[in-house]
Amino acid sequence: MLKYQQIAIEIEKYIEEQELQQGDKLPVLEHFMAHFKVSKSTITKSLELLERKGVVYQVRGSGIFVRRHKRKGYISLLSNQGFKRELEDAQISSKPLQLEVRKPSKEAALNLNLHEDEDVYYVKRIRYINGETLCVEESYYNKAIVTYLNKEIVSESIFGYIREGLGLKIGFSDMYMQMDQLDENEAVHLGLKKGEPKLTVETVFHLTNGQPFDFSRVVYNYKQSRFFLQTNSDT
Amino acid sequence: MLKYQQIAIEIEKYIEEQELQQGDKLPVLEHFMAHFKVSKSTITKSLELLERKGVVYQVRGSGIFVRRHKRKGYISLLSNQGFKRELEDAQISSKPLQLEVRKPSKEAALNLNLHEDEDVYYVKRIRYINGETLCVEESYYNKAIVTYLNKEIVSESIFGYIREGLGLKIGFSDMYMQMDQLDENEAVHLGLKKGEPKLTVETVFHLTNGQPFDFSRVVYNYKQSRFFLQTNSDT
DNA sequence: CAGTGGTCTAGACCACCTA
DNA sequence: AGGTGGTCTAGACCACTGG
Repeated sequence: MLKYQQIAIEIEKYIEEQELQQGDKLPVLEHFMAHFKVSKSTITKSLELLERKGVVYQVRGSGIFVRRHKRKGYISLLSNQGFKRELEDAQISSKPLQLEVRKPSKEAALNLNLHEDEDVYYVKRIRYINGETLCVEESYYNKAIVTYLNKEIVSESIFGYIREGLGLKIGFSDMYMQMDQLDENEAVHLGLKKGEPKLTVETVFHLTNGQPFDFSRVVYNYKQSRFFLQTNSDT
Repeated sequence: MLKYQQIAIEIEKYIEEQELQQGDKLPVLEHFMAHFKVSKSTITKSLELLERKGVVYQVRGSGIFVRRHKRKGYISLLSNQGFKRELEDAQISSKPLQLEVRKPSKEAALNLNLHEDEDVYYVKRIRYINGETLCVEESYYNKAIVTYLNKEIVSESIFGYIREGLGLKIGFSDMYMQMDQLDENEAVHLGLKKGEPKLTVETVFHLTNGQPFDFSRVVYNYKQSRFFLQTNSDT
């Protein structure tokens, strides 16, 4: 574990334990330098991390302050590491509908930089949040990278398995969102009616080395879908 | 203009001029250090900026590579600076429906940290993209901060005016999204039918010093709403 | 004008990738 | 093994905030 990561974790823990609120002032840089016995840049880096994560904001000439968003029960759109990490409070579970090795669709091949004769794992599952249908997910995994999947893995956290089981490092992802009306088939899966709203999110996930390994299309149940997103001006 | 910002701009310009594609390799750090005559950390900072912006990705032991997303015509969800900056290709215009000073609703007061007897500007407008209705927007601006607005400003870019006209610095924002079905009134504004899908996005915008100055609720036309979002694993 | 965060440097050393 | 990005340091100097 790197110093600046460790320090970021400890500062965040401190904020939680002290139950600090939006706008509360944290100790000054000098204090953290002395307390953790590191140089200024290291502390700066830790705080940058927390700033991007939406935990603090820094005001030059004034201080470092706690940032909090007020609403609970929203799913964070950042975090390209699957849901499991985000929603400690909520129960997320999955019911696999299909799991097979096949050739990719044209679209999947394009998004994964594959030829149409290479293998992918195709996974279709329904995901539940607190017992309600959250979404229907179809994913294509490049089999050359994600070499093995089974029903058990697919019922749990696929991304967890990819990280821990396969030792792969997940890097960045591109998400595309649009809305439309549910068709018959989707409506049945989600327990809704044809014509009701849906949100479709397509995502291409890449490893840290830039290789795309997963293309997924997720159709969300509009009744359970509340998302939040914290942004920075990011000079 | 800071060095690392300037350098980031130049590197990005270089990528565009050379029409580099996803996966193309950029020169090594050493090269940039020599070329711009700055220290390693400065270049690193520039590249971090570009990485967060989704322009490049860096692979330790390997190099710096161009990152591109493949689809056009999507609205970026990051950028809390209004649309104007994002969509160079698209024509965005606004038709004001209401503009007045009033007392905030309970909800607006809560989100802006105001008492219910303090003044806000209330703005309601329809926004168009390439001649089609994009969304209906209702905003509450803290009048103590955004001291003046008129019909002309509200027809153009409010955020542009806040930055340049008022000299305020926009910091971070919290967005909350959810879906539902259009009611009668919204449907009329958007030229759609009651019961069709809608996406509602509520956002609280803050200055760099942490003060909230704008609370807005935007209802999007599902036919024009395509969003994208690039994320990083963000160590 | 004192306090506080931000930028920038030069250099040492480390971790990872490719071959 | 050689190349490449990442971390960390110590210190100088700058820019903004607020009494």
